[in-house]
Amino acid sequence: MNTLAEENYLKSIYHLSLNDVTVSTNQIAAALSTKAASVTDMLKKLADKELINYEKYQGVTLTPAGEKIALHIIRKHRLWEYFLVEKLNFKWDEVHEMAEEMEHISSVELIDRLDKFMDHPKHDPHGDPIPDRDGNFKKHELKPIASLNVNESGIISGVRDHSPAFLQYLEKQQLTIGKKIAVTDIIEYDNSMILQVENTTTHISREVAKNLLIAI
Amino acid sequence: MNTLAEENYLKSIYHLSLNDVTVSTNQIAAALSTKAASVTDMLKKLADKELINYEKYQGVTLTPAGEKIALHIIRKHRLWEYFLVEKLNFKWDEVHEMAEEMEHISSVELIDRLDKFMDHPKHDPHGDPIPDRDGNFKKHELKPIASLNVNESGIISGVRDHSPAFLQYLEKQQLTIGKKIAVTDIIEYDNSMILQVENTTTHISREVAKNLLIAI
DNA sequence: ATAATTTTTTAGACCTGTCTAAAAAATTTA
DNA sequence: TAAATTTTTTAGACAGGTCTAAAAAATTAT
Repeated sequence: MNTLAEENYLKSIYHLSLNDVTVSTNQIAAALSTKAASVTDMLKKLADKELINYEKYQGVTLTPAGEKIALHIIRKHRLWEYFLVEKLNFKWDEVHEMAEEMEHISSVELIDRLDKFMDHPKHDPHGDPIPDRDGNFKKHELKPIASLNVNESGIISGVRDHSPAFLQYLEKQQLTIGKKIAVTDIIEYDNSMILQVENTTTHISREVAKNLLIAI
Repeated sequence: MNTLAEENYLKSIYHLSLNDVTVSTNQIAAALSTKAASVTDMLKKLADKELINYEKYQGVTLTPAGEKIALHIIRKHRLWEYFLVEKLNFKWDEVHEMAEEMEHISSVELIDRLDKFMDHPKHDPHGDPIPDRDGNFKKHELKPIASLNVNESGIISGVRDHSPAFLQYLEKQQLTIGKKIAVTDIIEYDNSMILQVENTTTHISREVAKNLLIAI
């Protein structure tokens, strides 16, 4: 088994790899709120274990073994988030920190039974896909509402910003996963957008429109 | 918050305190599969935090603050065990190791909601009482079946040995929590006992009779 | 293409929790 | 009650993971 620190490094590297093929020491340090020197030390250990490909000064990528571990942790994180929201009635902005701890519970049998108990959910409360026990998931293609033109519409299916503040704002505006939205107008001055959400009309900033995703 | 090691020490000291008022360094070392020297080091740290009363060579007791933490961890352990058995259909001999990890999840709100989700269970799958959020529980008085005479009876309400091997044996003999048993005979030669359990008759050794508990 | 800046690595240190070996205290035995 | 044994503590070391300060490499700017 791997240590808690190793698991967190692998998970961070996986997430950062979605934006950049290769991940830098500083990116990891920022993601984990640690220092570059500490990251270098850990990268050597992960490379020794053949969980990452690491060449001095060249950044890192996950090996297949490292990616498998990362996806297993992400599976656990998202299943526990789903559990917290669907079974214990937490709000979608409250569950991240708890799941950060729960994702390190090691039993594979436990997580498979939890998955079954909840009827094999495909997405967590924020719309992120839940990998199956082999690490497979179909990455639903999403695009920001900001990319829509007037009169175009879509189903809210994910968020780019997972911060409690953003999630609470969306909740208050009824902009939650599964809702159908249509763009009724775009204000030229600041590129803010007027949306039709079910029976109500909402005005969102460009910033929000960039971080709120719909299925393609 | 306390470290994982600190939590495990406090929990062990609590459990050992049920048998002896004062707990020795060696007892703790044995319970945690560690060495006496390591225990001494940790006892100093726990004493500095005023979680235990510690005088060199005199053994330790928990302070009220230490006991509160220990009971909170035990509450979490037993609630998670109940969850694993009642919701995820694990057997009572399979849940201890998983709960050992889950008991360290820190959120108090989580555990209160879990408690509510399961309708505030009073005992875990082995019959041990679940403390409430303030650490209170009524310790049901139990006695071993070995203390019964012929023709006396009782309801199985707990076990003294929590090992998977013992629990599996009990399961196979239908000697599970809640079952009513009556002593029909005691074999003088080895003090083994013949029990009536619902419609069947079972023969148990003295050893088993000492570790299987009924409500007084 | 050289200088300035940024990023990354190395070196050395510290903290937590563990260990072994040896010393000190307590307990048991004779 | 003195000797033998057991228990506990101290001393010193080590591994994991982190840090700061300084050196080395890479990148950017002039």
